Amino acid sequence: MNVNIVKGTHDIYDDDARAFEYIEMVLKAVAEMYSFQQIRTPILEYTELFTRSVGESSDIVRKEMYTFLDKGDRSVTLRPELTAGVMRSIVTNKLYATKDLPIKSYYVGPAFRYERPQAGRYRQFNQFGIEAVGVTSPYQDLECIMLGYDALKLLGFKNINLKINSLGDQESRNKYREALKEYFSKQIDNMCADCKERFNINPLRILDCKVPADQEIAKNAPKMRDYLTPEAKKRFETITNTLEEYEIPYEIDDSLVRGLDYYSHIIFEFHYTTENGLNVGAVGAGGHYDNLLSEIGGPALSGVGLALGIERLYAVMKDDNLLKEEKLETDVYVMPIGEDSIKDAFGVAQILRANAYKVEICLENKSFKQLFKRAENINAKLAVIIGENEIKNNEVVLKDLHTQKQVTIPLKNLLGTLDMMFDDKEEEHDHCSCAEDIHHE
RNA sequence: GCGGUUAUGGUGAAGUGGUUAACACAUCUGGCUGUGAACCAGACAUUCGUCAGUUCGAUUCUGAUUAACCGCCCCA
Repeated sequence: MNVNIVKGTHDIYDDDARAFEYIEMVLKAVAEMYSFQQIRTPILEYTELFTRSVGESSDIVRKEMYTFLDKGDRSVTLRPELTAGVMRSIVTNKLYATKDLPIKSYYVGPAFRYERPQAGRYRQFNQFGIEAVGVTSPYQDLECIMLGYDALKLLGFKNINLKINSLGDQESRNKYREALKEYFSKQIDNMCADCKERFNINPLRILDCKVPADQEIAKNAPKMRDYLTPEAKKRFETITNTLEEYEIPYEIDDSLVRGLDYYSHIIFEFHYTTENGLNVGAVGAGGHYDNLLSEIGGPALSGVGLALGIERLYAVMKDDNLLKEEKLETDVYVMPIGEDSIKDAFGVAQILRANAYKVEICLENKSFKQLFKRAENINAKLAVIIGENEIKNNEVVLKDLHTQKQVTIPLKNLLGTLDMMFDDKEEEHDHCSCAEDIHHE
């Protein structure tokens, strides 16, 4: 009887793992370009953190959390998103007092939601994200959006679909909420069960409903935009105007309300459809928040955050062939010929590794056919062949696996020869440096 | 939580109510124990997701179950 992988989880290995690493590397680099610093918070948090931050009325808290009691009967939860943990960390470590504001943090790591898996959706998935806390300027919101936009562009995306909306401040939202309740109160009896529930908990979410009949009803509902206070409106316009100035295409989506309760003012989602038509939902999303920190016992500081789903990025990038470069590379494959050569070959491999070469070695007596097969599979550039004769003469055979040329050289010259060969290659490589790609366009 | 589709070696997959379950790739052995492809000969599913039922007989039919994929809801 096999032990199965847990539903909705997945193993990532070899080329896929390299692709994930590449994606994360690009995202981290962009975050650092914007002066964010890494933060790593626990995967496990007390359940209360999420009920208070993500919100009791959100679907995440109501039905998607991995929650259980630990041996001390404390309710703990595998984080369904990473923002809450970052906020908790800011409060726990009093970062708002010990650090200059704003606090700018980025994170990468797994999150968990108990949902039905489907395309681009897992129960354990990885998120990259940023949080900027302690600035009220709308330009901080913009910085976040632009960071996300830059990251997607650097990963190779074209035609990014940015959707935005404003939820306004508390005052705007209260007025709007009343208006919505009044509008829907006449028709709520004809609407779906979910909507009836939303009507009481959070009428804004009715706008999100995908039932066609309900969408019809919602179409004529009052618009948030008309209920923004003058200040909230001005804030939103600053953002839209600036996006236009920087020629970042966006679309105002009145039905965009987001499923997390803590947002206010601007909220946004990045969507993308591949050339084959694959769409895995939002690849990234975020928004501004005012009460999140105070809700969990911190000072009343505003912030803005953005999260990107690594699995979703990977899925669409793979579909659009944006990942083909990531192959395993091996500098040298050490081939012992005969059982008695393994000991010496092992020593050679260790010396090369100590000098930072990527080295694989065959530790069994295998035929040339097998040795070269393996060399091909691990994408080795060079082979070092060590047999009885070589050991006797203190030599090794160094073979270029691409040109098939080989030379016999004294063992003591091996490292020097390799250093020369690889120096040449690095110089060649510098001519097409990655820095150019980034500033290109 | 609801709906659809699927389940055959390491992988991709044909196929049938009756004991040879195709083919291809990968792997291994030998031709060729000191040099990569190709070629040739051979090996590789006591078994068709799991459990039950129908049947003389089930991988095939039926039911249940599990899982995966896809969609709804929601979300990254």
